[in-house]
Amino acid sequence: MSKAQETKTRIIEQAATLFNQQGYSGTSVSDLMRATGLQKGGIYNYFVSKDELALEAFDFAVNCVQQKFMGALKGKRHAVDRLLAILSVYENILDNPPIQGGCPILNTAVESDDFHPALRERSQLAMDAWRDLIRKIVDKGIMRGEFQATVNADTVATILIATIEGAVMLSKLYGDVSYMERGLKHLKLYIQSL
Amino acid sequence: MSKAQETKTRIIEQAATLFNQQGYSGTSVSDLMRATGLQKGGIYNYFVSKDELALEAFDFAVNCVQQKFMGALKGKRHAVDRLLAILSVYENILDNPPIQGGCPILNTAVESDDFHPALRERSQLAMDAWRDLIRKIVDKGIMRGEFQATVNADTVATILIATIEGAVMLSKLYGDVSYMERGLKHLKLYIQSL
DNA sequence: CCTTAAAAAGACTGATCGGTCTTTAATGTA
DNA sequence: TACATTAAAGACCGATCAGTCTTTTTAAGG
Repeated sequence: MSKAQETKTRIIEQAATLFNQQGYSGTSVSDLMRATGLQKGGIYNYFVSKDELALEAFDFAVNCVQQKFMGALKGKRHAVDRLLAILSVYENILDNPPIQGGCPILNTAVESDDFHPALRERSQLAMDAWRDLIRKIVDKGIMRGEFQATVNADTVATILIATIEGAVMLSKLYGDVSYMERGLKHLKLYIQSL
Repeated sequence: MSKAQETKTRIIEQAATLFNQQGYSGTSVSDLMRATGLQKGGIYNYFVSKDELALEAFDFAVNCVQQKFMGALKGKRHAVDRLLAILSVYENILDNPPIQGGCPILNTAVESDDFHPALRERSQLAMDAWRDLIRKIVDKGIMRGEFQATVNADTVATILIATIEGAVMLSKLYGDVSYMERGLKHLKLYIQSL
């Protein structure tokens, strides 16, 4: 990788962390300069605007989470195991997060939904991908007879994601993993009951 | 109420909406001036800083939600009914929200947890109150034999709040009540199973 | 090694930020 | 109605905002 590519990647990585922790509005270009050790020219050489950098940083952050999912799903073939694998990503989310500052999709959804259309659309797309992942697992599980035919894939996706995201928020707010543990325990039972 | 008190209340109300929609960092004093129709002097006559106004606005927003809870709980005496009453607040949250911009506790928790200690503390306190409300209902339900003695009040509070908040986020992100409906349906079954 | 192209620096811009303070207008009370 | 009080206006402040542009430095390729 060329020096330029390395620098651009480094900016995106560090911007992703900052944006995820402080939000888009809460992060200034000065913050980005401090974090990257670059001056204005160094940053604007790669991105035409803070906005563009924010979008690329969001994509990077989402990718980090998705990589974790892929790793956890590897080798898991049964639908139940695959759903449990998704939960496993959140087992020790506070100690070993894919990216600092909590779930980037949640953070961006909450910040952007009322006033930042571009970021909001990205959040929706990232959430679509997550929902699709779960729905496909469920539908395949139904096809293979692992789940009852009455199970609704959209519902399962909604329950898993909602509970996980809510638990992320709670554990983050209190700095206490208990909330995530309770949420995961509940979801495991839910998955077993399908 | 004196003119001054009216004005102060109006500022808080409109600030609460703005902060809840755009976040603390995303809302400028100019925004507040536009929303209230006041100039700087009119606002700073009542609040020493944007920060102080933000805290008062947050308290107001939380109070709006709590009022909704109180209204829904009125007359409900059985534990199951009381828990279902809490869910009922979110039945048509998109059409008739206690405050625009989604759940203020969620929004503030997500924005503040990494960098705004005062707001974060307020979020924690508001969340504590919500958790306590649910835990007390559950514990009373156990005492009266309405729930199994093995039920854990903390767990119930966590599951309800996490799922609700996650569903709020999803329905808000997509502008689609389906997600909330699925979450509530799931929680109703969960409550019946206690 | 030398040249050239690209990377990064950093001074600079106008706009906006949160906040102050003096002045003016409105209000409540005697 | 006259006066005292306070509400609100709005000019003003220094700092910071996102972004531009010229200059300097660095890296890549022949």
